[in-house]
Amino acid sequence: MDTLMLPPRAATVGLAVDVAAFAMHEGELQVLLVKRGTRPHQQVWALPGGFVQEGEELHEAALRELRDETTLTLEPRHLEQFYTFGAPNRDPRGRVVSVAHLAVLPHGHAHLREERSINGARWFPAHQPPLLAFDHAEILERAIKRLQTRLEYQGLALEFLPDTFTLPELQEVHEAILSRKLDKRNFRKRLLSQGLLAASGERRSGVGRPAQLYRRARTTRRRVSAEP
Amino acid sequence: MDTLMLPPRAATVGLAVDVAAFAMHEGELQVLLVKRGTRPHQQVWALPGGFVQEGEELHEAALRELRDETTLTLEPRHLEQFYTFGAPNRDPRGRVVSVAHLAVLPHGHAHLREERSINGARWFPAHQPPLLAFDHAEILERAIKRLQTRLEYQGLALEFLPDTFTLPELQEVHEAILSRKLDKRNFRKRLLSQGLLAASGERRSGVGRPAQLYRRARTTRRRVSAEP
DNA sequence: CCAAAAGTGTTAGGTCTACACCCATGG
DNA sequence: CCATGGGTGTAGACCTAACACTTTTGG
Repeated sequence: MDTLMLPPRAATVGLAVDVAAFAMHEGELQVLLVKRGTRPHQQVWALPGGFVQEGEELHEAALRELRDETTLTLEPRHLEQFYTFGAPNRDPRGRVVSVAHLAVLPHGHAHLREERSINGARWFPAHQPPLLAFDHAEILERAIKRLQTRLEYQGLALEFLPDTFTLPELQEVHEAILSRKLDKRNFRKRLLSQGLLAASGERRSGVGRPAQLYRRARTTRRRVSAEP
Repeated sequence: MDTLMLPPRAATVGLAVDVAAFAMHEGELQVLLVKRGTRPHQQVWALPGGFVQEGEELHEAALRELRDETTLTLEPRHLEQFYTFGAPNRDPRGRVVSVAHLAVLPHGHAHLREERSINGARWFPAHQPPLLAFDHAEILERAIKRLQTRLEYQGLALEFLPDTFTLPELQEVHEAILSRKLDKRNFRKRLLSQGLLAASGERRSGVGRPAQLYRRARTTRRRVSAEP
């Protein structure tokens, strides 16, 4: 495969993927970051990512980087490419083009094998990230925008929650992603009328009145996704 | 810039852009294709595209390929990246990743310096393309889907038309892109209430009753775009 | 005066928003 | 019994879809 002959003026580029991986924690949208161990931007926080390997699909590379760099114990529930960043000087080492991906991890953040793992992977509030390496602040910003527009379609919000969950929990996910409060009654009406949820009969014990538990409905997808 | 040191297993890739450039012609959505002059897929129709050059932005590369391969005389009115195709075997020459772009060209197709120009650029019905090289059929399909979802936002449909146009013409653009008929009265109500159009007083002569001419309203963008 | 295309309103149904009180449980 | 959080309905505004006839021009 290194027989690829490029035309004379074509750029020699590195092909990378970066992953903005989101999860909910304590009512807040969080994003997974790693502390860079090598130059450039050594010791600066960055989105997990790296170079695509030979024969590897882009989404496979995204999955691999997510697993390797973060010692995640769970597979992402959703993974999609959302934009490609290719400004000539975005990486001081040379031309590196990054296909940015958006991932959703379910159920809080008990996913790192150890808190503040050895490779320095940690969750941060997605809306107030620390200083980020390269153009990762811009990538994160666009990932959040995409997440917001994707919320409506399909049941993407469900991917943030465990198999069973309560409506207040689901509403919390929406609110954290959109950064605004929603009306409880309208939210319930809308969600229940979509037919994506099935009551699972049981109730969860807590501080106040127990909430009805729901799970994904079997096959009844009422709304159709807009784009792959 | 060729000092870029890649890690051991990183793939050597060619970075390309491909452009699905659309225009209206005789009430039909058309796409610009070029006949490939070199192997692989020699003599097969393909989207205009090619390798990104050193120091070149992705969208600049898309513009350059569009101009060079098609001898276009007009600048596109809209150009956006919409998806990156990177399957390992999509190009038999080796690993080539293509950042696909969507372009809109205004006003019919009097744009090629000559019909069936020397480099074999020609317009085809976008919904019934000929056999296409590489994975360009898939790229085109997704470009059309994106075009459809983008129609609502902003005044993308306006970009297909000259400076002044009639409402029936604008409706024809919408219908051609969506592949379905729209209700005339509802269409007018909706478009006029958006405040994107300004009547330009004049009238165009034709077969039946002359139509009111419109142009883009100055600053009054009511709806906001979803994504850059 | 005829053919061709432009233009014009109303109604019904559905969707969205705002808004305040009662209920079930644990301590 | 009280604190905590879960659960419920309605009215007005707005948007959407369906639907048929009249107007203006050129030939």
